[in-house]
Formats: sequence, structure tokens, C-alpha cells
Amino acid sequence: MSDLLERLRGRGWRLTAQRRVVAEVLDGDHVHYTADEVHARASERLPEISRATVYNTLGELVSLGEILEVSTDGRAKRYDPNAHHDHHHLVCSRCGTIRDVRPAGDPLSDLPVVERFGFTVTGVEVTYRGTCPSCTDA
Amino acid sequence: MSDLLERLRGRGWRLTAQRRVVAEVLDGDHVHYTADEVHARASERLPEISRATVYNTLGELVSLGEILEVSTDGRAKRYDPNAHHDHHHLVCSRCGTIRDVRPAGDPLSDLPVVERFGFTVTGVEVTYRGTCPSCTDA
DNA sequence: ATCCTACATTGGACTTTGTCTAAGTCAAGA
DNA sequence: TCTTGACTTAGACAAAGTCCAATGTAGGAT
Repeated sequence: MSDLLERLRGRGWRLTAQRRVVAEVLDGDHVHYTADEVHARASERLPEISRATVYNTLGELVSLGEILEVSTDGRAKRYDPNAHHDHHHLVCSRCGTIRDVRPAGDPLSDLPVVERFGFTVTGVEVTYRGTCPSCTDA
Repeated sequence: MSDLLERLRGRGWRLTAQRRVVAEVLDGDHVHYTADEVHARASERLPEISRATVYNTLGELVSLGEILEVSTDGRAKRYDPNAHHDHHHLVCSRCGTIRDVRPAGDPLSDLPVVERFGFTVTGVEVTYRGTCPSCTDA
């Protein structure tokens, strides 16, 4: 993830303590935090960081294509640092946990031109729904 | 859609004027209103209907499997009356318009067991993103 | 036809999630 | 080290949705 900080500096990003901790929080596999969760974890390292800055920074990272915004349930959006590998999501309907998955097949090519209604189609998201192991047991 | 009212009555639903107008608003093809839009349209016929009742009724219809809840953008959820025909969605990234589409292929069978991580997978949603004809021109 | 009552509706307060702004702060180039 | 424009902050605001106590009513019972 320090690659990330390098890339951003290269793009003229001013490197502040706040942006650094937000980037650090997002480091890791299978991390899909909400903005508030990012804020809570960032606050552990930098107590005075504000919610507005977390929102700003997440928004910038999304615009730069470094992270993905995922909204699977109409509640808080989640942020997915795994933006450089094509993947989709498996969501637990009970607890909201998200796993990255890589299905076979190419859903984009499955949408024939007659089913595009004149849209310029730029991307596709596949969301699998189910119950995760812990919630199945409970 | 009057089938709908019959079905619901058969399930012991108490049939009120409010529930009737909500069901009527949702009648039609390619309708994907937000709760507030449903409320606005219902108010035209029944001015005193409250937001809470619209939310309650939509929630009940979702539980009964008569309509689908779609959240494509982290903003307001939309409600899709086309619950009895398998389909997916094509969303305009600019104006939020939704079209129902029927891609080829079966994404569920594209998710191998090793990619299910112990989840009980119950469903899948495919969301195509793009720009609709009117927004492309503008 | 009228009565009862459990279920439905209402308005408004409240919560969650996110945005905006004006004033203060600071990273990094000169 | 100085300067400056970009960054951060706290708190007000907004949008979407939930909850609750009081009131109303659909539809079965009489």
C-alpha cells in the first residue's frame, strides 16, 4: 500500500498525516469498511481526524481509481481497496459481510446489443447474495 | 396488478385505501420509483397518505416477494414490481434511470464452489453501468 | 346494520449517512 | 524560513429511512 502513497504523490497529491492513515486503514485483503468504520480505525491512530476529511479522502481515492465504492444494501457505502483486480462480491444478507469473488464467464459479453437500449455500457457489477458460515450456524 | 390485490387479500392482507394506491402506483412496466416518488404519486390520488405508510407498505410487499428492492447507487432505494420475471438492471450513471434487461448466461452457475467460501448462496444481481441515450447526447 | 378490536395509519421526533462552509492549519516549493 | 494555495476542522445542514404513541378503520362477529 505504500505503492499507493507513492503513486498519489506522483500525481501531485499533498501527503498529509490524515490521508496517510486513511490509506493505511484501507490496506489489507478483503477489507470493505464503511466510511464510519474507516473513520473509527483512523481515529485510533490520529484521534483528531474529522469525519469530513475521511469522506473527502475516500472520495478522492475513488476518483483516482485507487479504491472502489460498493453499495450493496442501501445502507452505508463500503470502500474496496482491491480496485486493480477484476472481481465481484458475495454479500451476507444477515450481517453484511462482503467477500471478493472471481466468477467464471464475462457478464458484459452476455448482454446482447438489443438488450442495451442505446446505452453506452461501461461496466458491470455482479453481487451474489447469501448467508455466511457464521450466520448460517447462528 | 389487480391479481396482486387478490393475492394479498388471500394472504390475509387487510385491504386499505392506502395500500391500494401504493399497489396501483407500482403497476406498470419498467417502473423503478424511489419511496419518495411512490409517495408523491400516491399523494395525487390520496393526499393524506403519510410517508410512514408508504415505507411500511413497500416493506411488506418486499417481504411478501411481490416487489424487489434495488439499491444501485447508495442513494434512495428503488422498488421494482417486476419480481416474478428473472431479470437484471442497466443503470445510467448520470441520471440514475434503470432499465430491466435479460442477459444470456447464468451467473449463479458461474460461481464455483471454491469461490463460495462456505456461504449458502441464494441469489445474484447483475448491474450493468453505462450512459443512457438522453444523457449521452446532452 | 352495528359493534368490536386487532391491525393500519398518522405526524412528528429521531437516527443514520453524507455534504457543505467558513475559518484556521500546514506541506512543500522558492 | 517564508509563503501560499491546498488541506483540515467543527458543526450546521440535508436526504433517506425508522420508530412511536395516539387515532382511525376493515372486516368478522352479532
